[in-house]
Amino acid sequence: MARNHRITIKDVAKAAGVSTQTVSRVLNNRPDVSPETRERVQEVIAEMGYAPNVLARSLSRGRSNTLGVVGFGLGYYGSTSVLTGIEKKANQLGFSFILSLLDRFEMERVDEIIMDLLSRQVEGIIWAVPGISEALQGLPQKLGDIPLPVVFLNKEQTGNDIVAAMDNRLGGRLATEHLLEHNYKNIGIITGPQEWWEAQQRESGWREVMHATGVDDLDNLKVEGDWSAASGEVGLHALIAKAPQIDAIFVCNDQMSLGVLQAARRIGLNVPQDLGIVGFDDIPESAYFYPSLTTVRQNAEKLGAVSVEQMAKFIQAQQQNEEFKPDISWVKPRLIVRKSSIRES
Amino acid sequence: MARNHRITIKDVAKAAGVSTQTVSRVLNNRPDVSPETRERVQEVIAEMGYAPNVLARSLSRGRSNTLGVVGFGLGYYGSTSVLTGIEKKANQLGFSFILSLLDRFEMERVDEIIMDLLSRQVEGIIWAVPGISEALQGLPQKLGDIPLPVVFLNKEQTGNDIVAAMDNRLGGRLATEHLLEHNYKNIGIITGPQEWWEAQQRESGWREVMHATGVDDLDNLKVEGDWSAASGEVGLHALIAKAPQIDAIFVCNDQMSLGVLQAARRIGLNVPQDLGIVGFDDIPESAYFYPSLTTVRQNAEKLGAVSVEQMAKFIQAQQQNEEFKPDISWVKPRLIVRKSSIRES
DNA sequence: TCGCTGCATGTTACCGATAACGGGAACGAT
DNA sequence: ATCGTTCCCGTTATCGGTAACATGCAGCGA
Repeated sequence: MARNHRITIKDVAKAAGVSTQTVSRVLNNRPDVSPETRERVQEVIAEMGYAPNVLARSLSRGRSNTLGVVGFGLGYYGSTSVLTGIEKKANQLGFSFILSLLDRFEMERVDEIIMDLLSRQVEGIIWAVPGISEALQGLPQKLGDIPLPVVFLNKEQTGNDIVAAMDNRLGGRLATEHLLEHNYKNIGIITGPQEWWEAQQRESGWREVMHATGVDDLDNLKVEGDWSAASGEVGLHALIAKAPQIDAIFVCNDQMSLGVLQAARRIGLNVPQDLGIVGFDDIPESAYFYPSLTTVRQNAEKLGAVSVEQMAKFIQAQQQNEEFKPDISWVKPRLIVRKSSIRES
Repeated sequence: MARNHRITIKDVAKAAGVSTQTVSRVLNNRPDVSPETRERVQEVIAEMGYAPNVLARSLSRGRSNTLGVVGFGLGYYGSTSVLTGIEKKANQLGFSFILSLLDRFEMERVDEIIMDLLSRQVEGIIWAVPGISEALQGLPQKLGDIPLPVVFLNKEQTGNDIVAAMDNRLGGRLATEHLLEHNYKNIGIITGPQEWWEAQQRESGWREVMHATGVDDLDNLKVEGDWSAASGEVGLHALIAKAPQIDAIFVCNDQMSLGVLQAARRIGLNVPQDLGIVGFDDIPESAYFYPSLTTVRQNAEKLGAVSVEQMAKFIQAQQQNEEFKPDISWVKPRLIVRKSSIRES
């Protein structure tokens, strides 16, 4: 419970017998301070435990070094990994960030959040909300109206958007090709909610590969889930009812895969003998599912890091009035092979 | 890409033909503004899309309405739930927060983080780092030296600390009592890392109940894990080697439980017939483990919310120069009964 | 000796808001 | 008519920094 009055640059200046400007020069490592003065000031700073007021500095410099991050809950493994990546990279680049969590798609709430971020003088917004659904029609335009750079995560790149995305389509291809290579023929899919771009992309990777094998009626091999284990369970039953011939499923995340494994066991289907399963995400648990789960590992932490890097580059270019061509940066997933997709011989 | 120059209170004042002070009054809902003027100013604000500069406001008012939250990675279900709770409650009470993630216990990094938070003029710090271990000796004192309120999560309450904690000891009791009630006799435990207060508390709940049954040599029934599924697997083998008589285990989190279930299956132990299992956390997956997992559900989101409430109360008391007695607020867990602990008759 | 240059430092203004204070207009009371 | 209130609104100072400019002084060459 030290003194209530926080120490300011003036206190330091007085104690060191110099002007505040000189202290400011020392703080910012400017060259035009004599070595002796610099040292003395630094001593005083250390002694008094002075820490400059970042708010005042931001106000004066016109730069807040703060980003806004808008996410959609923290319920998914992917979300938290992305956030971790953002935190680390932001920290590394000298940014801090304000986290806003959306828990439903409501334009009103979005307005609120954006206003709030603008108030706090963020220098850019990282939009980590999945699935720009119909509920958010007009959002990109609204974000475009803001005099601020926005980096989108996992979104279609249109116009001048800056996007960082996981190559979910590639992931879908990897999963499907793997199953084909291991002698599964009729590969169904349990997708995520259709509004999610991630879900669409994973599915389209599967479609691409399946088309190439000559199968045409793909809709008949598809069921939509909601990412939950429960929906995986329901999905398996639905899929078998629809297409009894299936002998493998690309399940679009690991939690649904868990539901599928559970349901398969109940109805006496042996995985991987009767049914091959490949998941998506590689959550820490999936190596311990029974059987252990073959899955597409996405390095979401990297994705978060990339988004911050893009933002930093854009801001820098903007300041130096340089050109910055908006682009999409892809992060590539890879397949982790375990037991759920390899028949024992 | 609208105008580069952000709109300030001066622009609004000019456009509305009043002084900045009047605009300020309207912004802060002060009474001494005539209805007509108020309305006119509000119209201009809406028209121009003006949002006040929170940094400037904080500087002037001497209040930042910002909290610092220090966490330890986001790898655990508990951590993210706590964070979600913090975000929601903070938002609700008009606070925003700066998130700093510690990923190792290093005093130097702690110093850095605290300096950074002080620089940003946070009004308080929520310390959500588990297990004040030896590596952090002296930390509470250091935090006590800061002229700022600190709310600790899941820590022993000593001195003037404000603490919000999950009643892990109660959780341990619930788990152990449940197993005893279902005719398991020799109940072992796989704990978390001993430096974690959570782990200690869960274990001590188990000890309490076991002591009451007259078992004395409890150390022989105990193995330490590291929260990972892998350590659960190893733990089961170690425990059986040490104490072949065990017929049930209180596994101190759900991920380790998963490892235990997997390992039990491998060595032909039937859960729950031969071995009863109760976990801790109730992660979304645990209902889909095989068999589904009986576990202690902790409402970590609530815990996060409580910590913010405590902080808000303290800050308010401090401002009004009122008394605030530091205390510990407990959040109670409850048992979720599933199949891993109920023998079929 | 007189500028001139360059370094080290101080002064002033300003960032965008709010607090504290001041002052005019309208109105009722004396 | 004068004075005191109340209501509304403007002016000024200030929060804690930084940018831009000003200044003092030493060293130097002419």
